[in-house]
Amino acid sequence: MPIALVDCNNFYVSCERAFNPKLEGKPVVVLSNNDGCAVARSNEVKALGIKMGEPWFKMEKFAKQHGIIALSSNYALYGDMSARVMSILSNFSPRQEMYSIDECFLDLAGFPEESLIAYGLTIRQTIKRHTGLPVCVGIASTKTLAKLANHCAKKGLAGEEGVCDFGRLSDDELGTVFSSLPVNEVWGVGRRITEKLQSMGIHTVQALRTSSPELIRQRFSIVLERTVLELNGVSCIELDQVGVPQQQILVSRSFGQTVTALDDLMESISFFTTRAAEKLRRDGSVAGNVCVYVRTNPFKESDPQYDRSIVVPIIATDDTSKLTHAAMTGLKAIYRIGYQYKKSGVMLMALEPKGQQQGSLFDDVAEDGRADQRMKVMDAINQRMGKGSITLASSGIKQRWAMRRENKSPNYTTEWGELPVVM
DNA sequence: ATGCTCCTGCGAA
DNA sequence: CTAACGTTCGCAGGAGCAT
Repeated sequence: MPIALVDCNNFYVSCERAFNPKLEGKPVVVLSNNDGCAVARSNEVKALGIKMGEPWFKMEKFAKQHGIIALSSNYALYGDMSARVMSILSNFSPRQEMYSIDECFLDLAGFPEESLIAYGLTIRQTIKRHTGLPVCVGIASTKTLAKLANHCAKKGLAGEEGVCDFGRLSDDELGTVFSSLPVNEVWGVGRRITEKLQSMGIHTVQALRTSSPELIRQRFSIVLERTVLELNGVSCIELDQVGVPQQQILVSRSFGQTVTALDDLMESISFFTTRAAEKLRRDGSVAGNVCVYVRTNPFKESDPQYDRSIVVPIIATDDTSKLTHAAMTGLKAIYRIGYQYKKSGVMLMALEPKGQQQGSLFDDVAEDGRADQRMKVMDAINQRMGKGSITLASSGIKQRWAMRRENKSPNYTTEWGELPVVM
């Protein structure tokens, strides 16, 4: 039962290029929030040796010497482009899992196996024509193998023109490919597990694939055991269908500059709670816990460090006011004077579908109905007029904690006002 | 012993 | 001029608690 993994190449950079062709062929990086570190690199930048996650301040000098163009991230643009890609892909399979902003699994069960490569090429061309974005397609019998096939398609290791189907390779050919791949290329094998595997003499994908699942389970976990099975074509990781509501919702951000006052933290927490509550209502869920956390800058070791979180249980709700009130209670409990705070966040937990909670003797049903109406109006206005048009007063207007984004591209696809004027 | 909730570690993009 | 290092999600497994 073949599965395809479609992955956009250098997604954020490609989105920027789709609207600004002058960036084509040039070295381009996209930076994380606060222009902190590299989160997307064009091939030219990768060739210059810039690593994923490298902090901007460390590479700035080098970057300027080599004419690297650095852009702040523009999530409104990437999110919109992602939605277009996913929508197009939905035409290519009855079952689709949107795995991340730039990746999508497609269930190709029942499709003629000998023509899957051609099908992959069609997917590539269609996405390119309709969005301008380059994608690669990996095809194999399990999700883990499809990820690996996609990697091969990107590197041109097997297959051609951005499509690789492991189902078309012989056992010998597969063995050769797997022996050439370092074990850390496997989905689920990160830094820590790579180190431990290497100390056991397992350096390549082939070595992991041929090791004993029982031993791996003993020394590591059931997760890595499943990975070994998946590498052998035994499907253990199901396709997650769309529309499954999230189990937790997190909104957090580092600040553009540090803050010390409770007031500033309250503003940020209020703002984050509002964003989180919007997501919650979009999912049709309610939250039974609000977790708040604040922390100083761990990289500034000379400063006194503080890092705390607290969970505030509430009667499950999706009402921004109630969630914010709970968040404020939590914040006041963990706030300590005298620290340079760099980041805060709000997590909504114990989520469940709305209308399925235990009732309580003291529920005010009429008030709940009025609150629902208020929230609907708030969401509608914010959707129509742009995020943050209406917020609770506690979100504040000083926003000393706001992000730095010094070189953001226009919101080409979501804000009329930001379209460049052509004379 | 068993089952729960909470918290931490890990990995992914 | 200087200092400057992301965000969001899920899973597993251990700790701690109650039964």
